Amino acid sequence: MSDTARSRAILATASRLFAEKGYGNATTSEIARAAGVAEGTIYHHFGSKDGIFLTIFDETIEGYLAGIEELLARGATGRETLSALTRFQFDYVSRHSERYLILLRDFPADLTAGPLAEGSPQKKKLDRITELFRRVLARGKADGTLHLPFPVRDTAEILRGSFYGAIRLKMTGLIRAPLPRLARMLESYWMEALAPQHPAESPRGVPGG
Amino acid sequence: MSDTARSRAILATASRLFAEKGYGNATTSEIARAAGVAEGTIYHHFGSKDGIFLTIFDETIEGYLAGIEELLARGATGRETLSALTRFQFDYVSRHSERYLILLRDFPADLTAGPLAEGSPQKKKLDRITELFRRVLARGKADGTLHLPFPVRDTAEILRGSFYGAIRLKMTGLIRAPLPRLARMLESYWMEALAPQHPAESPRGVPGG
Amino acid sequence: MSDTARSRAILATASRLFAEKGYGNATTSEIARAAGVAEGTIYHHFGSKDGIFLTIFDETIEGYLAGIEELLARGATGRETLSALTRFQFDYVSRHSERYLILLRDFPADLTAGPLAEGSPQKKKLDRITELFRRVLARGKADGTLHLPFPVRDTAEILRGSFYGAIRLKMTGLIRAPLPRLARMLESYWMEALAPQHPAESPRGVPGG
Amino acid sequence: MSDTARSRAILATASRLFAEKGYGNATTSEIARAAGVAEGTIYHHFGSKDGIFLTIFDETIEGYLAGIEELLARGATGRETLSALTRFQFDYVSRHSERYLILLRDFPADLTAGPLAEGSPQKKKLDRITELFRRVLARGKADGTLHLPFPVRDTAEILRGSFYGAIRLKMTGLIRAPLPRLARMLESYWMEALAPQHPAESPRGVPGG
DNA sequence: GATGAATGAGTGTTCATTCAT
DNA sequence: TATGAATGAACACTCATTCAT
Repeated sequence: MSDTARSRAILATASRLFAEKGYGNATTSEIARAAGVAEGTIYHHFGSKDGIFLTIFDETIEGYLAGIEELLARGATGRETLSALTRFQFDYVSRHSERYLILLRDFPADLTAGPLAEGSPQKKKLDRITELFRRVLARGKADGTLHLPFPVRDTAEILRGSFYGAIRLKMTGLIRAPLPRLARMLESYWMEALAPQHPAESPRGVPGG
Repeated sequence: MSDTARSRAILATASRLFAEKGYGNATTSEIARAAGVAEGTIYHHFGSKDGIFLTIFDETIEGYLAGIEELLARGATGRETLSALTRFQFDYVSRHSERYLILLRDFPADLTAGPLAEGSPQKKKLDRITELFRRVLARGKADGTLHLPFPVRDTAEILRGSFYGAIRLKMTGLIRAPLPRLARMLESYWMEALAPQHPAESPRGVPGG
Repeated sequence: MSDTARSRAILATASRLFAEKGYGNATTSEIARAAGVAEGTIYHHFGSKDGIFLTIFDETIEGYLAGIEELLARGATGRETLSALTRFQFDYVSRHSERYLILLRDFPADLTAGPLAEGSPQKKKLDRITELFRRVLARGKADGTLHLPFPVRDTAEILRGSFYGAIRLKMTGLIRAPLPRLARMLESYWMEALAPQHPAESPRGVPGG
Repeated sequence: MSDTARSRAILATASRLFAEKGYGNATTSEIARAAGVAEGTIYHHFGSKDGIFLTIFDETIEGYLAGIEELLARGATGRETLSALTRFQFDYVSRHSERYLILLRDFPADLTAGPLAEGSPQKKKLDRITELFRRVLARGKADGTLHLPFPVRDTAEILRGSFYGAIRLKMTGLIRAPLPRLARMLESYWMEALAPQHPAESPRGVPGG
């Protein structure tokens, strides 16, 4: 429905302006001018300013979800998949940093409606992220390549939170280390944190708890 | 300077309204009415709407920084301090959830000025957080209670990011697990991730605690 | 660009209100209401309240400059052109007294921006007035119909100042004599002041008139 | 009544700020701060912001009127007095340029009340200026040193207008020639314009110069 | 579909003035 | 006298949205 050249131009321009100055500071008239369309055209294609944002949101999230699903489909061990997930996460952010920045920085603070309301399509997509993370961990638990002393779902939530937080702080300038290094470190620390114990070597060792 | 009864009332009311509806959706006239003062009084005390926000920001961050500094001053081992840091972090958030929510959700997306600009007082305070995290880890590295395969500063950044991300996702409703459980899990996983290596090979090693 | 019926209505209404109560005391909402448009429409067409003023300024000055240029184009002697200039000046003021009043009384005291800044379009137009006055005098000097004991440019400046001052005092109620009489007197006195010298030597010379 | 050290400080500070940024753009709180007094003190001494302006107005005008009266009291010829008047006018402006600027630029455009209303003390003082100009010219007419082909009062009005206009244009940057030159030129041209006729009877008479 | 002029409710902010102390 | 915290009525300006063409 929004796949004409015009709507692509609007999305591209809006992404750039949202990233540059923030969703709240970019005006629809500005977007229209920069995209070379009339202001009304935006409303024909997206219905509202939030509509543009949500379209960007959907496209960005969908590519992200699809990427993770593909990882899972490869059928590697849980540990390998977690490793791949980490690398994919940071790779995806790097490749779509403009759009990712918008989502991370301006959502949901600036949105008029409540796209985070229980049952909204956006909320469902965001919940699907946790679900996919959970599946990665569940596989590791099942095949013994990951050790989870806590419920899988809960662990998936903080795993996701640790990626999310590092990236958001990075994108708002509060973290110095470059993204690839963050990726490597997070991968390494999570591998360590979820490493299968050395039952053979120290059968009694029961850290955490 | 802003410690009259009136300015306290403005801060309390603004905190509540910002938390309820978001910084951008709370109006100064609304805050004034709810606080029982004239709108001009807000400007007499805080200069601008952003001024209110930044005052809340400063007070919240200062209590937070002071708490961490106190932890460090206790002189426990790095590992113990990291453990205490985790517990303090989530405890502080719980005790100041309203104000913490404002900071986490609405900053910096909604601010008109640039309080994250290099050199701004706000940026300095936020950078101080990472610095304190770094000191906790550095102590653990020095006393051998923590194993850091990566630079201390970089590790401090992702440690901070993991706390921040979990809490922000929790506060925006994307994480189900209750805060205390998040605290316990993060503590446990970080302890594991930074545990001194191969306790089996050095039988006296007694991780956790 | 601003030549729709709506923008003409805004200009006409604003001119009236500015003249009646002064630029600073006329509000944009009042202008909009009186012009029968929405307040936003003013900003659509003129960008700001100052923008209305500057449009009025430009239109008024342009007609004025064009009138003088036309006088010069007639190719009469300098003396005749000066005489015609005087009459044109007061005639123009009479015919556009409302707008002229606004310019004379409220400019530049009330303007927030600096339209008198060197290099601004307004400053250029105002400087062009002196330049045209200078050309009138220069012609008289060249053809011997005017005697100028001082530099032409400087004389043009006080010639202009004398018109300007008389009209401004008149419009602020500090001068009683009606405009036409001021015109006649200024013409006569300037003719006398710039009369070619030594009428005694050429007994037929009858300056003034 | 307003002759304490504090009220002098307020007047001096206000004069400076009014001259710098215009009456309308200088705030009472700013004046109070710069003068080192509380804002309320301004209202004790001057009753209102306009009150400050009017006090400056009165003091400036009074010195001006007194100067002209003194000129008249010297008992010189009308011609000599006119000459002295011109010199005094520009001299006074130079010596009080800050306060004169305020009056010339910001009055009456920015005043809330109507100090130009018929019967107001300000209007009376301003009318007195014309009256004194009239007396100078009347003396010249009586003693034969000035030739006035038009009513004395009317001539006084445009004489005053020519001074006023030149000075206002100068002070708003629309005239380049320095004040002293303007003084010399205006004196010379008016002398010429009002020169007694009969060039045939006194062939050597070369007024002006 | 595409346009862009028009809308108008809403916003943060200003500032001369007041008055209890 | 002097203070300065408090006031609150205005104000210029914004901008997502609509709709007649």
